[in-house]
Amino acid sequence: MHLQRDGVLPDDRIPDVQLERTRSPEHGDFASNIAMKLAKRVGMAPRELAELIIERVPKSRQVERMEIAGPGFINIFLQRCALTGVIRDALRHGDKYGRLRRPGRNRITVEFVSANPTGPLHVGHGRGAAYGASLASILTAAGYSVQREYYVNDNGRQMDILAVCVWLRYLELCGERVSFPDNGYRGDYIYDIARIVRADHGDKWRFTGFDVSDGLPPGVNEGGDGEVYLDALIERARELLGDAGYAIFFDTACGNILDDIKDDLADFGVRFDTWFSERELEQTGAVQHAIDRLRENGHLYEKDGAIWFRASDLGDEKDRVIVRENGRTTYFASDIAYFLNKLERGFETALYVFGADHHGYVARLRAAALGMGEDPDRLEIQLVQFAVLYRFGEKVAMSTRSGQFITLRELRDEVGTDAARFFYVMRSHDQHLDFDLDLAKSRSNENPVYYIQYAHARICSVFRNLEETDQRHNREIGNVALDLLEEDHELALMRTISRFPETIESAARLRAPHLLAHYLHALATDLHSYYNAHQFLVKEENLRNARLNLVQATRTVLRNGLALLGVSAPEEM
RNA sequence: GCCCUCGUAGCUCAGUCGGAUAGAGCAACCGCCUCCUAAGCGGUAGGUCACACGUUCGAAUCGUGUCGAGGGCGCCA
Repeated sequence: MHLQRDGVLPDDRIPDVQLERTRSPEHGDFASNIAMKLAKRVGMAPRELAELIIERVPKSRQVERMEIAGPGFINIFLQRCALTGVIRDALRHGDKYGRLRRPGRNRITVEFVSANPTGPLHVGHGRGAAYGASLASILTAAGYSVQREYYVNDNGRQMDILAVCVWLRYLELCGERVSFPDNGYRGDYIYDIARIVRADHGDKWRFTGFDVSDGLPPGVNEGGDGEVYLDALIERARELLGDAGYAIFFDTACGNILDDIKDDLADFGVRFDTWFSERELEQTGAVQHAIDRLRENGHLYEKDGAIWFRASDLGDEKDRVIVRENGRTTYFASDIAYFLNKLERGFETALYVFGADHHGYVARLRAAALGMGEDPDRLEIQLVQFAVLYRFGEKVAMSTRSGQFITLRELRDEVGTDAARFFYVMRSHDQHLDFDLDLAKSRSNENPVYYIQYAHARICSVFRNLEETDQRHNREIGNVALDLLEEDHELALMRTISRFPETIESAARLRAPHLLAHYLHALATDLHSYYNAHQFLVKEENLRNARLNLVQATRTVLRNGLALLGVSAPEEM
């Protein structure tokens, strides 16, 4: 500002200037590229301008010195007191350390998993679950008001197929010979549900194999169109069972699978605030409400007996059917209604976590937001790339209907919740994830989660050992003596601790929990190095307490960070 | 064909708003427990950031093109 007044710098706003963390301590704590950015406009050499800037920057007690380096960076070295302050902060705030106060932050709803209740969750769902849960926790820590929601798809054709498959298995259990379609749900859990129906209702819904299949078109087993066959089978089931009987198979299947999913997620440390039913959406008139909105805005037209949404005018690649020729609304109509419903429930931002196979939704939903006259920036979609499983070095093929899949539950049993949660989010979510089952099962030390947990356990162990002596940890003495911490390992550890709040901020802003995972690994590395290089429980009281304060602050950050990722922080290993 | 996400060490991956000598883990090699947990630490070696051109003080990062990988393109859900 002073330089602007003196006419050295132009009056207009200074653009694009950065003050950032340095990569190496020899460049100080922070660095600015301001001189290089402005040098050309001012007609000076960058280093020359940097010198002028340093002269004019007001002195601060936190800053030890500033240096000019390289092509014209201004490196800023902080006083040690600026660093030791983070230890006091961490100890004072405890399990709240890292939570950011950002009063202006929005209410945000995060929808994730939302798997159809047609079978148990598999390892592909696991990644979305781990990512969504961690992201929601991080957003909460960053000051957002977060709601976690699961969209229960209890209304579609897939659910009808499921109900029919349960019925067929039920008939088998009754002793009927029925042909089971290869493109149906073939998992063993279908028998389990059929057994429940049979236990409750006996043979009440029993029909002969002939009644079931008489007059139906050839199925996929006979070389026919499998989907046509399934639709015919659904119709046959409705005829034979009637509304009440059909509902028993449908509701038993949906209810049991959903309960199973809920238990599974709870055991995985994944919690939801709302389970939102698609059926409810339709029954409350929300779908009609959204369609009306599009019609009012002039985005609908009729063609071939169906009602279309002119999405191609709003950035989508083609127009979309909203109401089919047969009068039923499409799945897309429900999606639109659901989005509008989220906004009307008072969320400024609706964040969707989708599998990468849903990326076609992005343009479509955005077009819908525009068509309804809503701000499309309130819609945010994060795509999670697939986790590809490897067993014996080969890709494992997976398909829900065939019943050939590794369930999330199996994965948890094999590698543990902690390892699974961490493993899923340690890579960027927009990156494909190779999940080596054999490696994960081998319980080897290669999983970095153990490395981080071990750092935490080691610190706990230090405090246990302290208790066995006559010495006690005195936090006040330690806080006064923090200036005694001048070893390189100690300074490095403090620098890393001080990055925790900004790591949460970055992870929240970029929707990137993996940044936190990497941060925790770096913190554990600093701790392990320090542990090996120096003894904490030294005789000298002041130094001992200062070091204990430092490692306790480290433990706090490890624990808080792991909690955000849904990973436990064991006290001993 | 069109669209999306990508291509970084032998393998799996980080690399934030364009910044200084591109970093971890695993695998390989050499060391470190009389000492708070060796699930640890220190060191060595390993790179044409797929390729080409462009933008600029400066490109792994931005733009265009080529090659390669995975995915998506229904009046299915």
